[in-house]
Amino acid sequence: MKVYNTLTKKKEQLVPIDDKTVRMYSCGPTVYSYAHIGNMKAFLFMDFLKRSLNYLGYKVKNVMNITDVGHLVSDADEGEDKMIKTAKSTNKTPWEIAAMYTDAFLADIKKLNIQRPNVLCKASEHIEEMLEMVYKLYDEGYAYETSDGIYFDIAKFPQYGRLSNLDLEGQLAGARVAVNEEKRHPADFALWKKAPKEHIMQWDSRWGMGYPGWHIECSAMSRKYLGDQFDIHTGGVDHIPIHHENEIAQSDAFLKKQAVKYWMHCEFLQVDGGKMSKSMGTAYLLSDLEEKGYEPLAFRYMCLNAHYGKKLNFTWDGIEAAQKSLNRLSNLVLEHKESDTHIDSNVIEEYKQQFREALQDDLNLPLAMSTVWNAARNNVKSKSIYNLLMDFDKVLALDLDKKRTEAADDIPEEVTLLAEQRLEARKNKDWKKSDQLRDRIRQLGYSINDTPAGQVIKKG
RNA sequence: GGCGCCAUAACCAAGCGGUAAGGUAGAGGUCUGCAAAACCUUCAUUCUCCGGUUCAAAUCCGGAUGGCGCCUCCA
Repeated sequence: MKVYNTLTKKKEQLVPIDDKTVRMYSCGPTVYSYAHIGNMKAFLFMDFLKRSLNYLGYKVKNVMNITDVGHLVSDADEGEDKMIKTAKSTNKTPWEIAAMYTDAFLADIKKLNIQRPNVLCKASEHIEEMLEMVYKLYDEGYAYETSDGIYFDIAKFPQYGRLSNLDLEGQLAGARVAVNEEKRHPADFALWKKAPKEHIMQWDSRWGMGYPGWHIECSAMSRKYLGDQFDIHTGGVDHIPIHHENEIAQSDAFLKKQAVKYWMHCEFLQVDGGKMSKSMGTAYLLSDLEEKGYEPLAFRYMCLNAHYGKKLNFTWDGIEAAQKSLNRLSNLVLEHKESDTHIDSNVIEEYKQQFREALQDDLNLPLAMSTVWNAARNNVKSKSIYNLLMDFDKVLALDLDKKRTEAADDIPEEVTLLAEQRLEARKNKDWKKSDQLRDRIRQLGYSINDTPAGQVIKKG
């Protein structure tokens, strides 16, 4: 498989360090509010990558962090923080808030058929591992102390800026004035912060009570679970310039060698051609889609239709199209399931080959999807194609053999009653009455379709 | 100001030197009392514009125009 490596700006052949298992780390959610569908796109990317690697025959071990410390400052000296607001208004502790949003996150990824990473680790439970790195970096002169914390000295790490192609000099010229006058360079970043009394989450350290800087958790936990050196690190493009740059600096300085071989980043989800924003109300949640009658898997389908490295434009028309496509695809899959016309095995092999090649080329899922459709639309309806498509579904994870035109199961009695009356009217060929009843049912938010098997009532 | 990405049919979106994948919408058809759903067929001589390289360019180079993102602990 070839993957685009942000570090080298090239597509490279993926060669696992340990030739048996690909070890991969993905930046996870910060659990102080609900994750929106933009966040989900990144987690879907991780899942597509893992499943594709498995499909292509690689073994994979993956780790994801849950960031449950760092944002959890108790006083609002930096303006409005959603976390604090929530904590105050609900009278809960940061720990409780974190637990609540972690649960919500896990429920969401489950709905999206995102496989739970092999290791899901919380920052708050790995303070010791983080301190181990901070101490060593400090002792070896990579970090210095200021009145409010321990900072990494980027001057000691000449490769700083390689990932994001940062020109530190140029950057400096236009940079805003450093807030922290004690920092030697504006880009120096905190490894450890000394905690003010009112900071709720704090731990003991050499420098007294404090809490970890916002980058060290990934370095410490990836090292703990994947070893000093591992293969792939994924995340959103927004993390390239600061978070991942800093991670590289602290990890590589700590190890005296390169920790991560391939850096893979997924582009943002936009809404109506622009930035997704909470203030504009476009930071939709999975539950928003569900409320409008879309399956979470329709969103998964949508993401499958664009390359991970490119921005995807979310629109309501787009999700509608995705849901329809998914419904039709499932229908076709079931058609193949129920038929057993013979088909030349070469045809099957050809599809399989195309699918594999698409995955191998830097996870070109949109291209893979064209093969999926070509196979599904094949005029010959065959069990072999059904098996093939279900094989593809190991990667797609769209539950393709799910019947999506089934009647909804929570039909209100009122609607059921009207439907029965309509059935009666149709028997009597009283079309006028039957159409009126259909209209009323539609007004109640349900659609009714006549099929050879009888009438089917669906929500929406 | 610094860094970067992208411009392909009504919309979403592959292709990245060899003559435009796929999905949605639209159109036509089968089915139906009529619809809907489902299924089938069809749908870009052309890839923002202008130059250049080449036997050959959406694909490479130069320029123009337009859109977007990051530089704020947002994936």
